[in-house]
Amino acid sequence: MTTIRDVARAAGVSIATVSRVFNGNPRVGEDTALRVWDAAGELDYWPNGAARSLTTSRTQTLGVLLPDLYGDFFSEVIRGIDQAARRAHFQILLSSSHADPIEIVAAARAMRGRVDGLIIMASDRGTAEAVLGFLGRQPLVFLNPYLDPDGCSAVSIDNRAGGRSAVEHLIALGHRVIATVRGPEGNIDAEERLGGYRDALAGAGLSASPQLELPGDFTETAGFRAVSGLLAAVPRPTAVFAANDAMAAGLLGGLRDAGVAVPGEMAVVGFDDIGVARCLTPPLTSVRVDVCELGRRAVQLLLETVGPDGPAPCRREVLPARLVLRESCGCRSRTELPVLARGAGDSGERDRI
Amino acid sequence: MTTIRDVARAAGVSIATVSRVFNGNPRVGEDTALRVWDAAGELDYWPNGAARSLTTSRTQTLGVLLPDLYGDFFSEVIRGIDQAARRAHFQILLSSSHADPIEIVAAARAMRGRVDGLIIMASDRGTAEAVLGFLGRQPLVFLNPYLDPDGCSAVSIDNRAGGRSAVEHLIALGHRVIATVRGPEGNIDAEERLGGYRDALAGAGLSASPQLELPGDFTETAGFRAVSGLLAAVPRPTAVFAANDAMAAGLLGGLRDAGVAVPGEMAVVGFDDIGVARCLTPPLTSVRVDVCELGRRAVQLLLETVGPDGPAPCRREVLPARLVLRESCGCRSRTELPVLARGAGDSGERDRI
DNA sequence: CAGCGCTATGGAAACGTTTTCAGATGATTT
DNA sequence: AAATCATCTGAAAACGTTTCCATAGCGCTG
Repeated sequence: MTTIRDVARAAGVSIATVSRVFNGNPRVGEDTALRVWDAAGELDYWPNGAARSLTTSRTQTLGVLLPDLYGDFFSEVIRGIDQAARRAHFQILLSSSHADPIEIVAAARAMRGRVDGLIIMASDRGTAEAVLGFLGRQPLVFLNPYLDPDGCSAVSIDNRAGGRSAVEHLIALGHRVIATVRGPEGNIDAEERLGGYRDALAGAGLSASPQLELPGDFTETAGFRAVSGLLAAVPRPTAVFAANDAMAAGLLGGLRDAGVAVPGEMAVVGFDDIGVARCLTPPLTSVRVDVCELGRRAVQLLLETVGPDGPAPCRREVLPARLVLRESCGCRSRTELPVLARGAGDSGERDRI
Repeated sequence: MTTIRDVARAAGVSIATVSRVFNGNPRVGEDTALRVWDAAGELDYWPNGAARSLTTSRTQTLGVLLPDLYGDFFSEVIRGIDQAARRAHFQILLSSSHADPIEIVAAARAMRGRVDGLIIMASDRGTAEAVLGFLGRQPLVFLNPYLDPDGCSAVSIDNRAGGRSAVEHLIALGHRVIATVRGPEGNIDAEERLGGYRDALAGAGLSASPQLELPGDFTETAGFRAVSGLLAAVPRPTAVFAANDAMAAGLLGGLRDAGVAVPGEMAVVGFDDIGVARCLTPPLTSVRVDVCELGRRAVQLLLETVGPDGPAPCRREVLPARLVLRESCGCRSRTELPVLARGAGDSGERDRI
C-alpha cells in the first residue's frame, strides 16, 4: 500500500505538503499541488482512514446498532440513515442482531475509535436505560426507546397514537368485538401498538379480553396462524387490528383460505403501510409510518451533537403515524371507487399522497 | 477518552502489559492481568480501533457497496452479509446509492484503511469490469456481476435459469402468448431474467415481440401500470412473467381492479418469492432465491482471500433459483388443495420447504 | 537598503496502539 | 555457589496521518 511518504518522494515535496493538498488547504502553490495530484494518481494513493482518524480523532463514520435486520422495517431505517449520512459525507458502521444490553454495549465498545457517534435501536423495554448506563459518555441517539432516556437524543414513532387511530376507526364503523394480533413479546413497538388498541377500546367503553389479543411475531406466518384463534373466539370478532402489515397479509391469506369474506365478515387493519399493502385483496387499510424518515432524523440529531458547534442540547422527536384508508376495513367499498383511477394509470400513487 | 496509558498508570504496569492483557496474551501474570482488568473497568477503557488497525493493518471490518437499499432484495443481502460477518467477528462498513463506477471507486477509496476487503454489488453491465480496473489491488468480491470478472471472486444468482424455468412452466401449461414485465433498463438481474424469458420462448419455438415485453422498474406501481399494456396487446396474452414479486403484486392488484380473473384469464408468475407472495390473491407462483445466502457466501469468499492462509484462488459461485408453485400460474387450483393444510395451521411453511 | 509582512514549504511532534527485543527476577540444576 | 533457564515485564520503535511551528524567499514600504 502506498503511503503519503511515497507520494511526497515522487512529487519532490514533504509529506506535510501532500497532506495539505489532500485536505484542500489553499496555502499550497498551484504547480506544487498539481505535481502532488499527478504523483498520487500515478501511485494510486489515497490517505489511510485509520491513520487519519487517529490524528484528527474524527472518523466520518456513524455506528448503527440494530436488534435485527429482517423485514421492511429495518431495511427502511437503514436506508434513511444511509441517505442522511451520505449527504453529510459520513459512512455507516453496521452491526445487528443484538438481543440484550450486554451485547449492545460490547458491540459499541468494539466500535470505539471507529465512529463519531452511535445510533442505537433498543427494541426491548429497559434496554435504552441499561445501555445508557454504560455508554453515557459518547454521542448517541436512540431509536424508539421505551422511555425518554436522560441526557441523549431520541427519535421514535408514535406507535400508540397510530394503533389507537386504527382501532378508533373500526369502532366508528360500528365494530364492537375487535381482536388484535400482537407483535413479539417485549418488543416496544408491539407493546405500544397494543397500548393504542387498548386505549381505543377503553375510550369507547369496550372491554378488552385476553382471547382477543392473539399472539404473533411480526411474520406472515403468524398472521396465518392467528386466523384459527380469531374464528374460535366467542363472541366472534368482526374486525382485527394486526400490529404490522406482514401479519395483516397473513391474516388476509388465512381468511381467504378459510372462506371468510373481508371486509364483509371480518374487517382487517394493518400497520406500516408496506408497498404491497395496496396490492393485497382487498387492498389493506394500514397505518402509514415514514420509517425512512425515522432513520434520517436520527442521523440529523446525531450530527447535531457531533458537529463542530459543540454538543447541542439533547432533543426528542416523535414521528406521526397516519391511517391510510383502503378497502380491507370496509369503509370504502370497491365499487364506490372510480374504477378508472384504480386501473393502470396513476392509481398506484393515489393513496400514497 | 481514556487511553492505554491511563490504564497502565492506574494499574502500575507498562502499556505493553495492558496491551497484552487486552489481546489475550498468556505471558502475563495472573494477578497483574487482574489489576489491569480492574483498572480498565474502573476507567471504562477499551482499545481505540483506529490506532489498533494502524499498527496491525487489520480492521475486522468489511466494506459493502450497494447500488441501492430499497426493497426486500437489498435488505436480505445485507442481512446475510451481517450474519456471516458477525459470526467471524467482523463489522460492516456500509455505503449505498452508487449509480456508476466512478462513485463506487470514490466510495471504495474513502474506505481505504478502514476495511480489510470489499463486497461490491455492481448491478449495471460493465460496472464490475470498470471498477476492477481501479480497485484491482485489494481483496474484493462481486455480487451479481454481468460477466465473470478476472482475478477476483464473485457470487451471483442464476437469474437466467430461474426466468427460463418460470416461463417454461407457463408454456408447459399450454400458454402460447406470454408477456413479461421487465426490470430497470441496464440492471443486470433484470436483463438476465429477461434473457431467461426469451430463452424459454425460443426453446418452444414461440416468437418474442416488443409489445409483449412491458417496461418496469421493480416497483409495485410499475406492475399496476403494466396492466393496461398487457390487456391492450394483440393477440392478448394469457400469461405474464414479472421480473420481480413487487411488480407481480402490482399486476395482481391491477388485474383484480380491471376484473381480469387470475389465473383463469391471465396466469401470473413472479420472481424472488418474497414473504407476502403466498398471502396475495391468488397466492403467487414465484421463483425462489435465497438472497440471504447470497450475502453469506460473499462474506465467506471474501474472508477466504483476506484470511490468514493468504489469498485463496478466486472463485465463482452461482446460486440456484427454483420455481415455487402456487395458484397464480393456474397449475394448482385452489379447490384441489387440502383445505385444512392451507388453513391456520402449518400451511404457511408448507410451500417454503 | 534595512525592515516588514506575506506566502509556500519543511521538520517534527503528536495520535493510541502492537510488537520486538532485552532485562529482571526467581527457580532449578550442576 | 555458580550457571542455566523460564517467566514476566518494560522500553522503544513502528504504523500513516495531521498540524504546529519555524524558516526561506520575495516583494513592499519607508
